[in-house]
Order: sequence, then C-alpha cells, then structure tokens
Amino acid sequence: MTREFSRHKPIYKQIMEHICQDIVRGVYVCGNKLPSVRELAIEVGVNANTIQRVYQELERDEIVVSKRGQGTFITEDEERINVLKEEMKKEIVQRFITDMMKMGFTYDEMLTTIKEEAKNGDSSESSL
Amino acid sequence: MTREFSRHKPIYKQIMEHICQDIVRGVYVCGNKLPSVRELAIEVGVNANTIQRVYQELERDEIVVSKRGQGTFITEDEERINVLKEEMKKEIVQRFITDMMKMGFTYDEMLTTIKEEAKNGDSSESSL
DNA sequence: TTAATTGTACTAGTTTAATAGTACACTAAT
DNA sequence: ATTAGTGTACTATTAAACTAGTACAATTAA
Repeated sequence: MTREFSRHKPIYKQIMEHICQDIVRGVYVCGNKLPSVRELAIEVGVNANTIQRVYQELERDEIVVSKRGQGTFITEDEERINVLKEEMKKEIVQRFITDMMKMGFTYDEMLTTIKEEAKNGDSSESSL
Repeated sequence: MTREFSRHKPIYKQIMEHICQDIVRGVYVCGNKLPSVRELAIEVGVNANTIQRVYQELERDEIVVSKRGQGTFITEDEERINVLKEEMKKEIVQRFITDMMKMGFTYDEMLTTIKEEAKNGDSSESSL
C-alpha cells in the first residue's frame, strides 16, 4: 500500500527490476501471466500509465509478451531468461567492483568484506 | 570536457560521489582547497549553481567547509573522513549483497563471481 | 450481441533537476 | 579605497519523470 520507492530512480525502472528479479528467482515461470496493468497499478500504488510503461519496456526487451484483451505474459523463450539473469548479474558485479576500486579497495579487500557480511548478517537470507 | 554523466542520477550527486571518492582515495587531504565553484563548473562542463549545490550538500555532511572570499576546503577532521569511507563502503557492499540476494544468489556464488573477475579483468587496477 | 477485462493511446498537469543570468557579501592583495 | 576572486542568493526557464483522467481496441464469456 505505502510505496517504498527510492526517489533516486524512476519508479517504472524499480518495478521493472523487481519483476525481473522475480523472474530470475523463479517466482514467475515462462508463460506465466502477470497481473493486469490496472491490478498491478493498484497493488503497488502507482498510476496505471507507469505500469503500462513497465510492460512496454519489458516487451521491448523481449522479457514479456502483451496480448490485447488477454494480458501480459512472461516470454516462452527460456534461453532469454537465462541471458537476462547473466546480464543482471554482470551489471551488479561490475558496478560493485568499479565502485570499490574508485574508493581504492583491492579485490582481496572486497572478498574479505563480503565474507565478514556473510558471517554476521546472514539472517536476511533465512528471513526471506 | 565532454560530460560523461549518467542520465539516471542527478549530476550534482555524481559530482559529490566523485569528490568523495577522491577524498577517500587520498587525492585530497584534510585541509586541502577545492577548486572554486566557477572553476569546477567550467572544468566539468556544468552550471555554477550545480557545483554550488555540490559544495552546499558536502558542507551539510561536514565533509567540506566553505569560507566566503576564500574558497571551499576539505574538513580538518580526519576522523570524519574515516567515517565517510566506512559509510561509502558499507553502502556499496550492502547494495551488492541485497541485489544479488534478490536474484537468488548465495554468498558463495557472490565470492566466486568476484574471484572470477579478479582473474580476468585485473587490468583496470594496473591501469590506474 | 452484450458486458467485462484487457492492453493501448492521448492530452494535460505537477514535481524535480538542471540551466541561465544577475546580483550581493566577504576576503585578500594592491 | 579599489580590485579580483571567492561563496551565496534569487528569479526565470527548460526537460524529464510521474500523475491523472479519458477514450479506444481487442479478447473472452455470458
């Protein structure tokens, strides 16, 4: 109900990312129907046009297919989903590494930091 | 000269980040004078008001101190810089971990991926 | 055919980041 | 006192993201 969106990024992109994450994690499977534009708009508390843009962009990326009168569906192309997962992973990893390097950290320090986090805050994994 | 700014983030924040990275890497030392508002504006190719906002926000964060008629300087408080470095590091690491977890990756997979990148693309480190 | 649900298109308005230009205030050097 | 360089303040304008509302098009089921 309350919208937990970062103001620092377009809402439609945040929603796109969220959907892609669900696809990649297997919450949505190939061929699954997504909520309708109006349904999802109400659910996440944004305008229907914003959701339309989300689906439009996802269709341009060949992640979903929209059919008038029927709905919007995850692509049947399983390989496309695998590629998506690799793309998303690469983007996240690259940004992490370049950001850390810009601060002067080495690969070893990056690894050590993540290992530290794994020891302490691994509660976030079991809570999901 | 040509402005290499991401359209996805306010320019003033990108400049803020760049300055903070330089501070944390030791390019700027405590007490150092930063370029004047007008100088930096020309250098990076943006409006002077944008730089003013950069320095204003950095002063609000107690990273720099502005003195009328003299210039803008890195804080003398060395501890503040240490805290800044920890804050920046934590934000980057946390975002990386949560993003990867949202995609369903484990800590082990995160570490493996970074090790892979360290083997291949370690040219970026020597080139700096 | 009719009604309901879906995606799609269009116009108008608000908010924020950034630009552009001007003016003022303070400091240091001459 | 004057000048140059600095930070600061203000107004107006532009562009993009998002909102709001309405209307149209295609599919499905009754």
